[in-house]
Amino acid sequence: MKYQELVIKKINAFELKDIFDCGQCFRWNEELDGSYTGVVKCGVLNVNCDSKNIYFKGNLDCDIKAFVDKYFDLDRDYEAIKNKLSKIDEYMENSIKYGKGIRILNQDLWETIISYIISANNNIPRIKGIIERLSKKYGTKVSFENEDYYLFPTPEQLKDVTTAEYRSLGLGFRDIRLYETTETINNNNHLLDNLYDMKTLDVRDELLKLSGVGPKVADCILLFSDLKRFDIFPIDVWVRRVMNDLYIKNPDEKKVSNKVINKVAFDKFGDDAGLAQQYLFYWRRTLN
DNA sequence: CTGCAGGCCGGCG
DNA sequence: CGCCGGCCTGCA
Repeated sequence: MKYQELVIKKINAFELKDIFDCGQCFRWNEELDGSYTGVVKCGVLNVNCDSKNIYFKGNLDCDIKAFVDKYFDLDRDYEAIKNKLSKIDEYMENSIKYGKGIRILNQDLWETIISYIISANNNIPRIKGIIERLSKKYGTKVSFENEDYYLFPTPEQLKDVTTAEYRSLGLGFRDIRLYETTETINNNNHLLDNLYDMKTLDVRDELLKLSGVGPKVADCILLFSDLKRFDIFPIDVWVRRVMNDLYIKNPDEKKVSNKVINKVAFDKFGDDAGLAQQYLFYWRRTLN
């Protein structure tokens, strides 16, 4: 681990609150100075912004520049996508205005799989708590600015953990899912590596074979991990709600199938459906 | 005390 | 296939 810093010029689609509070990640927290600190695969990172620059500093065992480029999806032209989506209708235009600083993070695949298995039928504060306890108990300690942080445990570090131990950390009925998926991944060394070069729908099929991974969790993994499948449109209760309210308008929301929602999303948003989902979700959820 | 939160799983028709 | 009940846990 090595202390590193990086400053880059401010870009338009980059607001800390939008990025870290739009619901895609669980390990970033706001500091008193308005910056955010997060634990990532290769260490601890802190990010701050002003009108001119974005400031990164961290204790990392990887190159900060290369990591930031990838993690924050800096190669993608969000302005172009926002302009395109804004023209679809005034709903998209408004939701984009609201979440103008959102970027889709490229998070570690293994961590994203386990985190979203934990997210099933759960709420965000509890999800974050479980992940913290899991990391503190089994992950590697990293110090940064006189504080201790814990990396997300590797598959190897979870190899011998029992369902009872998971239960004691508050996993509830997800204990067996975590146990089984960890076992599956530990028994197939290249299972995750092989996903990167596969076609999206084939990756989805593979993810669905994992214990605790259903359609919604699979889609979140595809979009929010470094698999970076940008056209995937995860449907949770909020997305269902906003899509029905705006476009489908079925008086009985429960009767709308995910298939219908997906088709509407694909027809309207095409390859940018994933980002469109984030704008709509963030907008609908925070404004309730 | 019930309801519910970013679903999944298994059994059934 | 699609539908439905049950499910750990913590907080309102």
